[in-house]
Amino acid sequence: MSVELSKQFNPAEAQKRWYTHWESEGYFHSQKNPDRDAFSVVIPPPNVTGALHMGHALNGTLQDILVRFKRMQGFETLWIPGTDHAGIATQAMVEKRLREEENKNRHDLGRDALVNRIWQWKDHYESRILNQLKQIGCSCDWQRTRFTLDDDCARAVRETFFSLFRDGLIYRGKRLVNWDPHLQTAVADDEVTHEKIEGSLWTFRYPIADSKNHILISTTRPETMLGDTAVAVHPEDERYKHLIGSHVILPLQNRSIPVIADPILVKREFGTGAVKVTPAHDPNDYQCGQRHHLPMINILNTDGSINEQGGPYQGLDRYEARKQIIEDLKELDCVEKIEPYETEVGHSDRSKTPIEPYLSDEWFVRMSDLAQSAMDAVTNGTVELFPERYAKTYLDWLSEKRDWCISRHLWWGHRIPIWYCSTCTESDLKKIFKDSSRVTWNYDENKKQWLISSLDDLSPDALGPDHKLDRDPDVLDTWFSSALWPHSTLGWPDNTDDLDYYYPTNVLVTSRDIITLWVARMVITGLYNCKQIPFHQVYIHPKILDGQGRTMSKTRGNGVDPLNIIQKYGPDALRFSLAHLTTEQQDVRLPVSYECPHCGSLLPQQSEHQELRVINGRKPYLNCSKCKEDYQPSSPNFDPDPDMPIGILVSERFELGRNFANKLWNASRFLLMNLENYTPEPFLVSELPLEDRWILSRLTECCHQVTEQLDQYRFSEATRTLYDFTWNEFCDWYLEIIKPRLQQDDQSLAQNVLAGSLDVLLRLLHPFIPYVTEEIWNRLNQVAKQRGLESPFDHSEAIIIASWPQMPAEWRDQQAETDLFRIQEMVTNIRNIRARFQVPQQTKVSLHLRCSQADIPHLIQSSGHLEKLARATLNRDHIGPEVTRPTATASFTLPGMEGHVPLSGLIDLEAERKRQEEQKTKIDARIQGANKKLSNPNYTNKAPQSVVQQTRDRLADDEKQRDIIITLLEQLSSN
RNA sequence: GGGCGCUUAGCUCAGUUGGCUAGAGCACCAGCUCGACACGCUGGGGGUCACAGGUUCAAGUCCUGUAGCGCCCACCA
Repeated sequence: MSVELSKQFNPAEAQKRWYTHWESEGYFHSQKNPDRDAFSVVIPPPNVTGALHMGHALNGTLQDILVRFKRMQGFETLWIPGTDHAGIATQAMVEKRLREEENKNRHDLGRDALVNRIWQWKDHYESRILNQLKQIGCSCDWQRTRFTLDDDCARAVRETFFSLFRDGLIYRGKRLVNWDPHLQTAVADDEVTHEKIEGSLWTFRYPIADSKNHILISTTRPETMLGDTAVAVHPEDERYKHLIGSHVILPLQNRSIPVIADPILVKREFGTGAVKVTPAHDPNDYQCGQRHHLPMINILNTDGSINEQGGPYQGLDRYEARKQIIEDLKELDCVEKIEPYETEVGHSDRSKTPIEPYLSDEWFVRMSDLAQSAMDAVTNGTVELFPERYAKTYLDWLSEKRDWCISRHLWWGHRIPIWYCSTCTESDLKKIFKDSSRVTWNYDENKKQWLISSLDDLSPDALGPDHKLDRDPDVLDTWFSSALWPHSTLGWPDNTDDLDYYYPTNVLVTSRDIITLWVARMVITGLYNCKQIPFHQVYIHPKILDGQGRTMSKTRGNGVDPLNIIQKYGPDALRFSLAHLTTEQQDVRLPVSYECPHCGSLLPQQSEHQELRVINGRKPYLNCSKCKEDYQPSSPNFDPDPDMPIGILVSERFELGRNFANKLWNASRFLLMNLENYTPEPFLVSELPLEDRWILSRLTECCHQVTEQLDQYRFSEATRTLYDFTWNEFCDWYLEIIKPRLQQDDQSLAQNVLAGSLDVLLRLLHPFIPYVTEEIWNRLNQVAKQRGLESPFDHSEAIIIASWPQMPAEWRDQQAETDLFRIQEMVTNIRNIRARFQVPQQTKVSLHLRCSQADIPHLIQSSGHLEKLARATLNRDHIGPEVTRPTATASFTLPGMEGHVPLSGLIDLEAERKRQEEQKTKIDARIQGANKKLSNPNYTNKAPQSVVQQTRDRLADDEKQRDIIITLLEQLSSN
């Protein structure tokens, strides 16, 4: 029986067939199995802000490679999928869409309606994201799919908040936060990016009270002067010493403010050496204000406009107010000078608007002890980072132990489980909640109110008709729920079997930009809630950059949909190519082109293409420069019209993977064509012919290497090992060598070795290219269900559940490798000669081989290989120490061997002579170098013996070759 | 300002503890319809490993400095 395969591998068919098969057979599902060790991974839940891009594809691919590898190794393997509600980001996307499409803001809709909208958005993108993961081939346990805002996560969030609050680790405080006036929420420090802005440095005159003099102050933020409550100078500054303690009149506001001395805030050499102090609107001034107990005047509304403290400027936007204030100060002759000045202004990462330092009520997690515990986990090696250098990022950040601002003024997220009451007493609370362990409270002296946290929602009348109970309107930082992900997905706070069996998870695979935001916080909450780290190892993979070297992101619009790549090259090509690019040091730059759907011509993607947006409801088009037809570009910024042809994004980087999958497909096709009459039979590796012992030796080495490389997260090296073995050794040499044996009557042994080695190779490749390997596996099962190296056995129905190969170390065969290497050298040399003198493909040549007596037998044995691979006939009479060079030959030399190929009529002797001269020059240079080394006693004494010996051996080889060439040259010049 | 990383063939990148006669894919040149594969086969050209010093018998690999690029962190009016 034989199996027919198409000439080219069809990825789409295999994908459709096998993914559903794997899923319906339940291979992805995992549950506690006491007989096996667990291997568990939780996915970094992608934000539901939009579709996945290539960065996610890489993340998913690497996890799936590990998961499939471990599953094959016999672990009870669990990969939990899910998505993140991504508070600010998602709400911002929906609000933006609302504004663009309906010209409404969130207040027009109201809280419930907006949240409903976001749920719809979430449903849409969640299913799209999960589908993308499936297309990539991710073998997640879909029965356990989770969402950071689902009921189980909500319970974990509530429980965590409650105990942190009870333990005094959560508090409310007034803090200067990064206010995003556009989104009207505080954003974390980590969500602020600093951008250089060409601004100005204004120098103003502030009149000194009861004097005709003034003091000069410089600022980059003129409008904040409305909130100035002091002017600071350096205590040692002779220019201003006399003014300390006196007052100046704040222009426009006509407010008297003190001149204070502050050596921390003031740098004498900067500007005029005098600084206006605005404690409510600048982090440094805030610190200064605290030191000097200055009043803090907030001059801004939440939307960034000036409030009632701004007097006549009330209602103006902050930048409008700036202009007006400068004009008015000019009127008052208070402007000394204006200089161009470049400053760094914090921008909200989400909305891209400049943030305002803003005094606001926020909730914080006290980090000191928590951060320390997470630092210890890494310093003592309980949690390992790969590559190691990222431990520094992690530790540096945690060591600052800055309290974590966890409140967000948003509607989309986990609502803060805090209720306020200003009217009740503690005895009221005690009476009502008795000794319930599900409610806890403390008193806020500043605000004169009780802060009550509860595990269960409290109704407004929970304290009876006499007391008003208000719930905090805000929600928690997204990272608060993400931080619980490894244990909340396994059932915490319940003490579940899953938690017991799968926690801590084995490895977290993520990208470096969330080491602090996410990884560190998972360690913190894992240790706090479960008393155990969340994962043993963290693998940090590179980032995918666009053609311009910028990271792919949803807001930038430069994300490439992996489904484009899959459509063009197939999922295996996507995976193999991505893994191939995943080295330890480098980010991955990925230039892409739009492929015209009409004629296939390519348009390289530029920044301008990434910026294409829907304008007035019209979706952008591109016009093909070749066929002049229109098409819509594939873009993360909009969904294409259904009836419009789409130009998908393609990249030649994925041809590597596609070609490789196809190569494997065709090698298998060849092999399957030659398995007619296959009958399984045992054999001994040590008794196999040279080429078999050689390929099994190489395969053994390959297997050991790939296993080790995967254990070390060296994805690129693993793919290179497999690529080189499959293509350069298995296909280029082994398959070519054994072709004649497959034509003979006693083909059975060759068939068995072939089936057994393909079997191993497929299993090694499966984690990387699951579809093509599963497809071939299935066909191989049809003709050779029983197969194996040395002893055949029945193989599993599907490769996904096959066992990871283990090859005995004794199958490494150094002699076979040396012998075969010698044949490869001879073949290459003969081919080179054939190419140089353009010997026609069909023309056979003969080979005269001068070599030692000892080499004769195995060279005779290998003459068939020379015949097959180089079309060179090695006659018994033309081999041995006595062989002389016939006339009109091209020749090659190897250490201890010279080969001559008679080419009368074809050869250009002058070219041959020149060639040999070049060879000699090269070898002479090497000999000279080696002699120089060896005559240096420092070298022979200090270098390791093995290195010195290697030099000596090579020198000896080179000298032998040189002697041969010299003789050759003499002969060449004489005939 | 601090930290991390990068600079190797035309392009995109490998190169693990110093032993290298510096590799791969793509592109390039020449030749191949030889029944697995043109998403292929065979052969070939192409690099003073950013620059300048240093350590060493030996440096792409280690150290110092310079230049450029990228990312992260940071309070400079």
